[in-house]
Amino acid sequence: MGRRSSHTAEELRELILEAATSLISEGGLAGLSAREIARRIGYSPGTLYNVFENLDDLVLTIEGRLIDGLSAELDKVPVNGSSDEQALALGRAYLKYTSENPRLWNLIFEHHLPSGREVPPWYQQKLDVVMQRVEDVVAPLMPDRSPEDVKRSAHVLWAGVHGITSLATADKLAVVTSDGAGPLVDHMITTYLAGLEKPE
Amino acid sequence: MGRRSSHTAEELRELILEAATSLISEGGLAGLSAREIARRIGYSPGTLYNVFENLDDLVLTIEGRLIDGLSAELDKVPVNGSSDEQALALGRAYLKYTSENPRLWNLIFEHHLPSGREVPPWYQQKLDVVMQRVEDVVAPLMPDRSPEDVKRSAHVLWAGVHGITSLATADKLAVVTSDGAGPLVDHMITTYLAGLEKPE
DNA sequence: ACCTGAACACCGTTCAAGT
DNA sequence: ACCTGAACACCGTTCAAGT
Repeated sequence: MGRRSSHTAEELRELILEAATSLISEGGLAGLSAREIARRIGYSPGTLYNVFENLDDLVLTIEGRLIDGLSAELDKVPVNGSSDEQALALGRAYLKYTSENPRLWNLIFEHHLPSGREVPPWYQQKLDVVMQRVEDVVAPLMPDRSPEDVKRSAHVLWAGVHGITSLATADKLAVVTSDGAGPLVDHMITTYLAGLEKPE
Repeated sequence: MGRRSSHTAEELRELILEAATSLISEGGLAGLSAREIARRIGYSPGTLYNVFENLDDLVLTIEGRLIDGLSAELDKVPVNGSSDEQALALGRAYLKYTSENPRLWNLIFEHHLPSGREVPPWYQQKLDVVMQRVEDVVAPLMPDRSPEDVKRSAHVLWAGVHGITSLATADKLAVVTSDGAGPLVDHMITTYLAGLEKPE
């Protein structure tokens, strides 16, 4: 395929990201290899290093796109229903998005930066956008609570949904089957919110 | 160090597992290498393959021990308090155990069996033991609910605690700081259980 | 300017040969 | 019986040399 300068810099970048994404979809992070990417796009291994600093940099770019994709899905959730309904819809959207390609989504938990290296600011920003969306939906459910309490509830709901999807796709802690995750997510959100509203 | 037959088969096995565990503690799954294990214990790489089928087999053995360790910690939780207190204590014990060596615990989520290979029965059994412990604590809290409902609640609580600890140690979805996980776990368990008890 | 491909320092795993 | 170490088929990354 690819020959010298037969692609623009941006095309080449996309080609690399597409090939890498396919490899991860097929075999997880362990299935990713710079040499195999190069083989698939018809360039030499060295070329990847003109475009990305290294594999970590490439993977982080893919992870950023995954977060963007989730953001986009969460933004599609209608804002007209009750807040409880919106919270449920958010949880379901998370489950749907991450279940479509579990190996890809799992990348975010399989891949670790070399110790010392921090997540770059552009990545943290994407994360903040998603969390803000959750907080915005949760906030109206707890009008007389502090912003710290709202943040805490958003985090707990987020962690709960993540926990269920994570256990549904884990090999080694698979206490939940993947087709059972949907009802669990609904139940967890509903019950937690009921507990929040309950007077003590 | 090690020279031909200077260790019994069992000693050699422990030596290998110890070295592997150290490597994972230091650098996660990515820090593990058969050759480096061999170097550290003073044997040749080939020796590992007399003791373990391959690295997956070795890693699975370590994962089994991690589950055993968690089981032991959960068994230490006193059975005299109220069920709510026991559920809280279980969640805290999980958090404490997994936070002591997050890289090691993370192994369970980083490591994936080659597609097609299933978790061996002895491993599944260990998992069942842990889950049973959680169900036993949750059951008295919902006396008029079906066994399916109890199982569901045990799974949701388990997933919730896992989700919080997971997000607290993830690089890429770290919405929770690790010192904040404790209060979140308490809050999640308390609020979920309150929601369960709430009449609709 | 862009890309190659050899080079370097690594892997996991196997297996004939040694003791 | 147990262990070695060479061999094979791989890695990520760099960088002089080519067009």
